Amino acid sequence: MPSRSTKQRITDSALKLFEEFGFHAVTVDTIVKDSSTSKGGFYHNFRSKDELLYTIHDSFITYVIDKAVEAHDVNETPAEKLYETVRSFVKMFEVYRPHVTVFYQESVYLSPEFYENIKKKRKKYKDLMFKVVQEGKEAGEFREELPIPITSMAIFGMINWTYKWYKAEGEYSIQEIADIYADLIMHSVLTEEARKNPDYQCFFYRSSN
Amino acid sequence: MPSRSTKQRITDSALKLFEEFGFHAVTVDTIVKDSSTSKGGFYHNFRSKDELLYTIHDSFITYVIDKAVEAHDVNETPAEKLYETVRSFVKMFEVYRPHVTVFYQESVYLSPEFYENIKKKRKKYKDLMFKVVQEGKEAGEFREELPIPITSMAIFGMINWTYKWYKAEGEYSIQEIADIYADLIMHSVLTEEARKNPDYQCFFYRSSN
DNA sequence: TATACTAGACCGACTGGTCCGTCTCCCCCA
DNA sequence: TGGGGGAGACGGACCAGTCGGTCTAGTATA
Repeated sequence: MPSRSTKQRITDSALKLFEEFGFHAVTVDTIVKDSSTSKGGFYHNFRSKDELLYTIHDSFITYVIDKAVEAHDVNETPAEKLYETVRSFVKMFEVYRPHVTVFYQESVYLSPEFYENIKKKRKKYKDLMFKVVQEGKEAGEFREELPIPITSMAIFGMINWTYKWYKAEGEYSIQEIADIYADLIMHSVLTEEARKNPDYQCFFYRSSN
Repeated sequence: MPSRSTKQRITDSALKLFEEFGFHAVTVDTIVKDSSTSKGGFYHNFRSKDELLYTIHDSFITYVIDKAVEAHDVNETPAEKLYETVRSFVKMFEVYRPHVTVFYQESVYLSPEFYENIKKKRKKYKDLMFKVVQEGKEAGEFREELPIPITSMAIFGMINWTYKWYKAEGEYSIQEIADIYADLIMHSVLTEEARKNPDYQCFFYRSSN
C-alpha cells in the first residue's frame, strides 16, 4: 500500500546524502529527517549506520555481477562478449550512479566483517573481466602482447571513472558514451585481422552529425 | 639540520593515514602521535585539519599541472604530446600514489573556499587533456568521429583509476604499465594512416617475453 | 496481541580546537 | 664574551560540542 517502505526511503536518502557529502559527513539524524522517519524507525530497520552502508554496497555489486554474467552468457565470441560487457556496464550509470559513487568512495568506512564480504564479490566481478580478456587472447581476437591484468584494469578504469563526471543532463547520452567507450576499447584490444572482420564493424562508433 | 621539518612530518603521516583510513576516520590526535609532535605543534603549522587536507591537495595538483604543461611544450606533434602526457601521468604514481588517493577520495571533505580553489586547478588540468585531443583531431592524427570530452575523460579514467589497484611490489613495473596504457590509448585514438607512420611505431608496446 | 513504526530525551565516547606554559635559538649591546 | 630578551616552535591538559546508539512511551494497523 505505501509507495515506498521506510527501509527503502532510508536507503534512498542515504544514497543521495552519502554521494553528495560522504559517509562520515552525514549523520544518522540527517538521514532520519530526510527520509521522514525517526531514530526508532532507523534502528528498527538497520542494526547500525555501518549496516546501512553495507546494504548499499551489497545491492549494487550483486546487480553488477548479474549483468556481467549475463553479457558473458548471451554472446558468442570474446569480442562480442567484451563489447556487450562494456556497454552494459556503462549504461548502468544511468540508474546506478549514486550506488557506484558510494561503492567506490565509501568502502574504506565499511567495518571489517562487511568489508571482507564485499571484497570477495568485488574480486568475482574483476575476474569476470579478466576471463573475457583472456578468452579474447586465446581466440586470437585480442592482441597477444597485452597483459591480461593491466588491460582489464585499464578497461575498468575507463568505465568506472564515469561516476566522477557523468551528469544525466550532460551533452552526451549514456547510450552514446557507452558506444564511444566500447569503440575505444575495441580499437585498442583487437588485432588487425579481427578489426577487419565484417561482423565486428558494428563495434565502431559513427558520430551522428 | 633536522632531517624533516615538523610540518613535513605531519604532512607525510597525514598522507599515509588518510590514504589508508580516510580523512574522517583519522583524528588529529592520531596524526600528532604518528608524526611525533603535539597538538600545539600541529596547530602551530596548520590552522585546521581542513587546511592540512587542502595543502595535500594543492601540492599534488600543482605538480601534476606542471608535468602536463611540460609534456605539451617539449613535444612536437599531437600524437607525441598525448603519448608523453599519458606516460608521465602514469609514471607519477610511483611517487604520488598516496597524494592521488587522497586527492580523489577525500576532496568532498574540503571546506568550501578550499574546494573552489582546487576545482579551478582541476579544471585547468582537465583542459590540458582536452586541448591535446583537440589538436590531434585538427591535425588529422586522431579519429575525427571521437568527441573531445568523452575521449579525454576516458583517458583520464584509465590513468587515474590506477590509484585503486597499483602496488609498487606488483608484477608489473610502473614503466611497463605506462607503456601499455599509452599503447592502448594510441591504438584507440590514432587514425589508420597515423598508426602506420614510421615515427609512431615506438608508441606500441612489445612485451619483453 | 503482534508488528511496525513515531517521537525524542538522553548517554557516553570521542573529536577538533584552544590556551597557557616551556624550551630553544638567535640577535643585540655592554 | 656573556647575558638579557624577544620570537617562534612546540607540549599537553582541557573544553565544548557532536555523534552513534539506546530506551521509554505511545500510536496505528491487521
